[in-house]
Amino acid sequence: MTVVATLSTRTRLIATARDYLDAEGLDGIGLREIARRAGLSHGAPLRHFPTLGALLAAVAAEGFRDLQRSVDHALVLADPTAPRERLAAAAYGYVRFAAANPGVFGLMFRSDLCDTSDSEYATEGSAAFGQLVDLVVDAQASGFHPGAVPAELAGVLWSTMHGLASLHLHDALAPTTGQTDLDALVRLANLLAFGVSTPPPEELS
Amino acid sequence: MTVVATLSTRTRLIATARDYLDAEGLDGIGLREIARRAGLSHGAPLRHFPTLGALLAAVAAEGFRDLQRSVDHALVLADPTAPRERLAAAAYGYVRFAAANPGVFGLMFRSDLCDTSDSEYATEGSAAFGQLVDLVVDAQASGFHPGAVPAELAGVLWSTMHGLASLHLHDALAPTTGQTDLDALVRLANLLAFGVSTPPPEELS
DNA sequence: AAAAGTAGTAGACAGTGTCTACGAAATAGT
DNA sequence: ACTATTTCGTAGACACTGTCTACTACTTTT
Repeated sequence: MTVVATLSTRTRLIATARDYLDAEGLDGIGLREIARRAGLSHGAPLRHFPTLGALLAAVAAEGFRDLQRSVDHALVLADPTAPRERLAAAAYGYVRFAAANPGVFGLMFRSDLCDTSDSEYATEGSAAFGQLVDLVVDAQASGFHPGAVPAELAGVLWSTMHGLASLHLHDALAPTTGQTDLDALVRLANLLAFGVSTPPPEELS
Repeated sequence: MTVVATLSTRTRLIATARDYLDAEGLDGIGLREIARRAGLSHGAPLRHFPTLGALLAAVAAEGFRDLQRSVDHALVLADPTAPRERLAAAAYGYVRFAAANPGVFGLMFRSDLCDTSDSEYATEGSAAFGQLVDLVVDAQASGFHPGAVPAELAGVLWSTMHGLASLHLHDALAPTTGQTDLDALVRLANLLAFGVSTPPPEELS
């Protein structure tokens, strides 16, 4: 076998698909287009994925991992002793990932494109949700709506972040002005939900 | 011309598309399929809409009108003197529309399917947002976050409802249990945002 | 060295959206 | 009333898609 540097075709296909999403969005994505960009014949991807949906599910699973990383990265900047501040920081991490990676983020929730029965896809999606549930449990232990069901509370918070990110990407927020200050909306959402007014972090990535 | 009852082909196409969405969801929707179900040849719809996206934008615009109606309907049951309760009622109206009409609701926010430059689509979408802004302004006048920008506040609340509805339709909420009590989540979201614990209304539709 | 399996190619098939030429039917103009 | 013209639906074509099936090299195993 080759010693180094030859990415397996399978991982190269995933990377190519991801590049396409970052460059063009998810509008014109397809099996033949990915194969073309990877320098392969149109049928080659089906040797590694049973269907287009399976390929995209693998890309989306990677997206869920990156999403968790983005949230983790936002958390290291937050006060570890203030659970509500940590939830607020996670919100920034979530929304910023969506804003920085609109293609993959859009793909991750398109069940008509991703094969949602893919086990890796399901695993990573649940892991991302579990990350949020853990934060919620910590916050509840310190007095934040201690009576609520953790998964329900996490679902509501996830929904707020997800709604902000989705509507922002669809330009559905502020239909009059056209320009949206996403950070300001997250800050307001955090104020509503947690009662804390945490300014947006300033790091890049 | 015929005296009555002959729906113009244009409106019949819209109705046919809507029927399809209600019956099959938006997965296999297409120009030829709609034409087939309307009993027309595959090219006929293009005599009335320049493109598939234009037809779907018309369907989505109708969906936005129905959404506003659903919110209005929820509002008549709410105490007209309690603006926060009214916001909570609007949340139920929004989410219940989405749950009852998953096809059209999904379509309304799919900019790759709808021609978002369609003027009717833009008008109805803004009108639905404006409906929420009005409620927010009333609530602010009675002391609910009076310092916030109304459109931003409305954006955050819209996002929460929208996120709940979207994630619910994608089965992304409660990935462990599989079954979600959507009303309970809306009630919890209202508690977080408005501090009111309004039980879900019980009427059908 | 022969056999078996892997991975890529190329062609076909049914399906899509959109374009074009064509025909029929209703309408408008004189 | 008889053209002329516009309206509306049909049918065929074109380029494209995802998936399936042979076929062909190249590896790996035995």
